[in-house]
Amino acid sequence: MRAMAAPGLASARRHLRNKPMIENRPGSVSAELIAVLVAVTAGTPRVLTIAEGTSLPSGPLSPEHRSLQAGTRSWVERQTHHPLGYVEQLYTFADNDRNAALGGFGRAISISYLALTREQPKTLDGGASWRNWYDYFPWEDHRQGADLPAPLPAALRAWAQAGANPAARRARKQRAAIAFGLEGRRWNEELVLQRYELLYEAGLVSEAARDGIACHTTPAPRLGHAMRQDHRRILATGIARLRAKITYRPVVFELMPPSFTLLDLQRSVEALAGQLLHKQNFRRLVEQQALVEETGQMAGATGGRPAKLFRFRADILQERAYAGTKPPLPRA
Amino acid sequence: MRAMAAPGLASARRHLRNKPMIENRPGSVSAELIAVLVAVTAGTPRVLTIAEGTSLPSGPLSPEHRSLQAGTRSWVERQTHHPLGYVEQLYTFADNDRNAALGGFGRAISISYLALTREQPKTLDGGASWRNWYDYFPWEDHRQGADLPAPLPAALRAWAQAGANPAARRARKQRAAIAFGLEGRRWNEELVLQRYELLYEAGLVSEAARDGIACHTTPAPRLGHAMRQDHRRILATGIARLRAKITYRPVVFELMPPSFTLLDLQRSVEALAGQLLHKQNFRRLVEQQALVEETGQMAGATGGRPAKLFRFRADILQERAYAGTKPPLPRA
DNA sequence: CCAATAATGCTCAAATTGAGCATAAATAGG
DNA sequence: CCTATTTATGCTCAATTTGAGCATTATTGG
Repeated sequence: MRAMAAPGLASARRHLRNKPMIENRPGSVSAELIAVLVAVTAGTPRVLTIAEGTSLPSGPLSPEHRSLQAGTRSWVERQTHHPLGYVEQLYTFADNDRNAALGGFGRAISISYLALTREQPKTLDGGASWRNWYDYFPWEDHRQGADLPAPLPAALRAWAQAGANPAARRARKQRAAIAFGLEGRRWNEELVLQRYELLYEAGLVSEAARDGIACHTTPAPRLGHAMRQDHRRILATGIARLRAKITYRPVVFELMPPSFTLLDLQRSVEALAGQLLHKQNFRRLVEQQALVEETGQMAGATGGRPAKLFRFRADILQERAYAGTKPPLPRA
Repeated sequence: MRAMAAPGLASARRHLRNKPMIENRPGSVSAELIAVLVAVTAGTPRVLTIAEGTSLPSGPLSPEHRSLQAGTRSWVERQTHHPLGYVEQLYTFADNDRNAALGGFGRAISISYLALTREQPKTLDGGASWRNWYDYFPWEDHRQGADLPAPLPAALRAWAQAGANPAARRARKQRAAIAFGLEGRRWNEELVLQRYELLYEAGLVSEAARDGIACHTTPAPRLGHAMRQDHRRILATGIARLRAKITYRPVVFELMPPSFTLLDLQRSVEALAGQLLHKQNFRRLVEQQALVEETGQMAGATGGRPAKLFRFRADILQERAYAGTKPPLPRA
């Protein structure tokens, strides 16, 4: 049996629920850690996958880990053979769907983490690979033109029309418009999860078909590459978090090499955001925030006037990582 | 029993594909749900506690719950006898400290949630009570003057001076300055967790003494009321999240009665933020965002010119809850 | 030398923010 | 009734931030 952690707490709980806690041994569950490990290489945002790109890497929670974050950090580092700059908890899932998938053994809890790193060529074990995250979310890349993938607009309309009653139809239409920036609204790059969930509900991604959700377009579009279980949803959560984070905390730096040009930096931010930025304003922001300093060297010619190389200012970064900063600027 | 500690990617993949998951039962753990349940009553932000205010309410994760969030919602609703407007996951903890405290039964995972509601007088079971959250964080309330509690400034200096070497001392000094808005910096009301963690490390809260952390001030200040385990840290996480959230999402409304004056609304936001707002600007913002509409009625006299009563616009709220909004305005 | 590609410096208008002034409408106390 | 007090509410203004563009400079490849 389980020793009581805090007797006072237990009795209070008895007050609250009229049942002794000890009989209610908090459900024995199994726990795994799932990582969304991100790098940006050559202007492409990439995520580490296993199983031919159909799963995110995951590992069991083990008792020797000091904490969940330490556990994630340690097994990801062992697998990729280089240190993670940044690790942040994303979300904890424990739906009964998962439970069913486990054959009724017990509830499975998945604790997901976002981690940032730089891609290193040869360090991966077999089966693991870096994938362009837009393979999974083609509708999220607006760097070349803001057009949605072809079947989407019509499919969204069909979904909205399939609402049970006029109010539901209106609500669906509005929801699609907000999520996808339709009807004159502007695209909000942070709504990654909302968009994926909408597409799932509308039956427009393979996972929905797998889970028996209907689609009102024929042939049913199957947008983006699918993943097992709910890994694509977790990836969407990670992308959304990262897109939000770069606007107020200087996390891009975790993804950059030691020295880089301002355009390199801009391309990386654009890769993550899926949107182009106004070059001069981007520079103004970066310099005004004093996040970088010149190395004194110039970049090897890249087809135009040579650019200065910069590095991060460790002192400022530390401060900003702690207290936040100001956002960059969207634009086409 | 438990499977491997940190599988290589290849084996992780096997784990996911080739073997039935059931054999690889990732570490068996016990899971509990902890709630930070917040209400604002008469200009005071309150949190629901049990055990004489020393614990947050918590309940075991139970198999009948459809999801973690549904589980939290259902047991909190059963205890408080009224529906939660808003529930959001905060953080998942599983430190080995907890493990030890549980007598080695196995790792305990705590999944914490933030929930918003309105306080209702008579619905609590014995042992539970609403507490002013500033009882736990007196340094967080800047509504009357921006002065920190008396022993704080000197204690922070002492902590900084106790750094092992000049670099450490400088880093500590800067960290304290950022967290507490010293040396001409401005107070950032969202750094609730950072401040609590700093005070813990500096030995200035009772939990630190309990956990054997030294303090460099005598007599050691014991700022704010203590809580069991790491509940005060969880509460700090909840407050920080809520303070951040109100600046870009209209969650205050979950805390308000059906109709209210603009000053009521402002007082509630101020209670959460721990800072006073500029009245005219607050109104400008609220009205410009079209979050509320007049009910046509006036408030019962409160000592001055009668104020119009407002209610929320459900349509707008829904949209903003989904896509976000603009921030309000700090000021003294 | 010319075209193409980047880097970099500068300007400008619109929108947002922070702060204050002034007035109106009530109540409480004499 | 008059006055001080308290709140509501309308309006202005300057500083800053944001979004967008123009112009110039430095290279490379014909």
